[in-house]
Amino acid sequence: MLQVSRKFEYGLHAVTYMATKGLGRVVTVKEMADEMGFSQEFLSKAMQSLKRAGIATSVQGVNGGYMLAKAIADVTVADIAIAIEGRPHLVRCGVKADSCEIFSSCHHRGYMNNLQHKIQDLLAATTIHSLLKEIEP
Amino acid sequence: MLQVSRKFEYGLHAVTYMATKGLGRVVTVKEMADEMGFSQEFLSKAMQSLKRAGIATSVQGVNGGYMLAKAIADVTVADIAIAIEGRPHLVRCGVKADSCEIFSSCHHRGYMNNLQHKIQDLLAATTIHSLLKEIEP
DNA sequence: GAAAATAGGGTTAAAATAATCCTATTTAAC
DNA sequence: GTTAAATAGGATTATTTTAACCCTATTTTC
Repeated sequence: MLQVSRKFEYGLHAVTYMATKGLGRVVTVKEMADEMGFSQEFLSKAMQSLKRAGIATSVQGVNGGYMLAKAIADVTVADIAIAIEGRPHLVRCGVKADSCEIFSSCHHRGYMNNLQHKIQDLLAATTIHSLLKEIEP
Repeated sequence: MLQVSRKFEYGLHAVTYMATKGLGRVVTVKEMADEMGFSQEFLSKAMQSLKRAGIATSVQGVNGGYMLAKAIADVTVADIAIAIEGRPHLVRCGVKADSCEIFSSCHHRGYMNNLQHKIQDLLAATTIHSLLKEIEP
């Protein structure tokens, strides 16, 4: 219950990896996968998601790779989560209401939605910049 | 990502159901499963977890069933989550450290643990009493 | 043109979750 | 005392989700 997906972990690690390499530096999926022991292909999917979300840019071809598209003070953990997993839904009825027999009389949908927003706020409160600062002051 | 399990949903619904029936009233799994459209056997597992955690008590035999063991002001959503899912681990390395190749050099374990505690605090901040008050003031 | 990289669709494998099956035990009612 | 209704819980199966892998296309440098 309430565990982050591996794809999100890959994406977050990739972003902090790129951040430590500097904004200009182009890094390849292979380099990151080797360095961190991740599946190259699966990390590649995560990178594609980060690109679509505008968090990373890519260069194709030989010497190509990915780099950060923004300053790390402008990217939050929530941005990465949404890029990779889409908007979170703490409860099933947030995805498909018809999956629930008691939807109309449900007692805690409101509370759950509220909770979800609070969790989202927690994620949005941390930028990659502050995350890295926390680590090596 | 970050979705609550059905077993937890069952458990939380069961507790609010029992709460609305009053502290003394014994309710059967069958009654609750029928009422809410849940799998009787699976709800039964959730109830057993709630019992082990001291949130509910049970009476066996004919006319038996479950009832709340505590005042609803003394039971939080976190209590129910822990009863049913055990202590949460937002990241895999919180469960088994050897599942991660970069454990020793990991950049965000600290942050993740911290986040997990904050989420836990959010759950602990809502008692069943306050949850019900929120619903029908 | 070859090689190294991203892009992405599609399939398979593995893991986690949910449901079901089955048997035992308890207890009230008859 | 036998039966029926309930919890208790182990074991198995089914379903769903997640992760990994396969394969082909495209881009770009050398």
